[in-house]
Amino acid sequence: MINHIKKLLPLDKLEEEVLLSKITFKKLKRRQFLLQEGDVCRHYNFIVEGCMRMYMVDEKGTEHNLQFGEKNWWITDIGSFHSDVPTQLFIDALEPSEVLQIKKEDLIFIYTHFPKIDRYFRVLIENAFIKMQARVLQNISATAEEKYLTFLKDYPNLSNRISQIQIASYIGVTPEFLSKVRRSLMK
Amino acid sequence: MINHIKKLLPLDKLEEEVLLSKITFKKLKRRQFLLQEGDVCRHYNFIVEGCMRMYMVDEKGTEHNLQFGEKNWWITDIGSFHSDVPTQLFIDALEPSEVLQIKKEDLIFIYTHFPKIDRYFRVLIENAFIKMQARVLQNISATAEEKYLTFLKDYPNLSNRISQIQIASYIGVTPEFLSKVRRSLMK
DNA sequence: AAAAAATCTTAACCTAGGTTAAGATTAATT
DNA sequence: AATTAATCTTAACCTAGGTTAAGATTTTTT
Repeated sequence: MINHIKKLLPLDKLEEEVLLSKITFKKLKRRQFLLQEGDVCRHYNFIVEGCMRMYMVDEKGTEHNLQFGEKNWWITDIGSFHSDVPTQLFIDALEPSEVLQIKKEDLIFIYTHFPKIDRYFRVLIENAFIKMQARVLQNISATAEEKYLTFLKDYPNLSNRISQIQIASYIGVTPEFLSKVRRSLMK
Repeated sequence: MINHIKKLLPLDKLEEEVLLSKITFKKLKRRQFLLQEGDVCRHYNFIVEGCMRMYMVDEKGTEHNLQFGEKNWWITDIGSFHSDVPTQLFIDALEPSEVLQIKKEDLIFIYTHFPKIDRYFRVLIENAFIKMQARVLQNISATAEEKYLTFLKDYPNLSNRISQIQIASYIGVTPEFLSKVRRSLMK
């Protein structure tokens, strides 16, 4: 994580030490939950190994993937985290995974004492926002085929690791229809 | 704008003065553009009067509304603004409008010298991100009727002021189909 | 106040994508 | 290695939402 942050901005020894001291490590088996509906999201989670997803389950029991995450990605329900409100989301591991966690009070401590790290997290959110915005545009304007091709382009690593069921759920179609789309792309 | 910011956090005289000194005022007629495809978005825009929208135009010429804004809302293509990259978006006025603008270098100056205002803009983005996330979830999981009802609930003021064409474009259906939805809701 | 432009509705017909279900393939678990 | 469970595909049929076009209504502009 430290190395990842250092790519965006160099940290001095003190900043590095403080960050390290506030981090806890967690190992997750395949399918194990990091967050479940009704929980309050208490941590920012940084994935160091594996692959995870964040999703919602509707009244019919269908899962809808909001986000994936792999090595060097953050995965957190920011809404629940900041408002201390129970989440409607789940986060679980698609593969055996390892995450680093920072608690809210520690994060706020770091924000107030280390402006450089504060800036790092701001840029993080700005980028996440820009991506979400692009995704909304796709959602309201593109066909399933276009959405699928965009997914392959944006997440080439992920698309080999995760099942089509997960991809279908992310772009908002059924796995059966995604299968049709893929066939028509092949010929 | 100052009053709006003050609701979220009290400003002292100096902060208020600096903000005021960096702001420029702009009046827009109905349908006038604040940003067009190909421009680099150079300002954060705060709406003091009127109603605006930000949208994309696809190859077929169809408009897709990404965001509306009314009094006390910010409307800006953050992606283009931060990367100095030409935008693919348009911002124009749905009603005669008035906006306050802050240039990028001034915003950065304020960020670095006034942590309180810096925090205000961070919260702004965090909230915008959370809303976008909720919208993606709706997009991939809900029917047109559900999306329409959510829009009415989330933006009760806007839904009386703007045309159904605009609402349809925001939720990602044709105006004709939105008309069907409304009829079936009325009975 | 009149003319022009934009909006809203309706209806007939079309299509992208959903549903159900079954079989084939692959991956996970014992 | 065998069993179980999950994934992927296919196909027949269904439905939410799109398309085209025309008329009625409302809003803007002159």
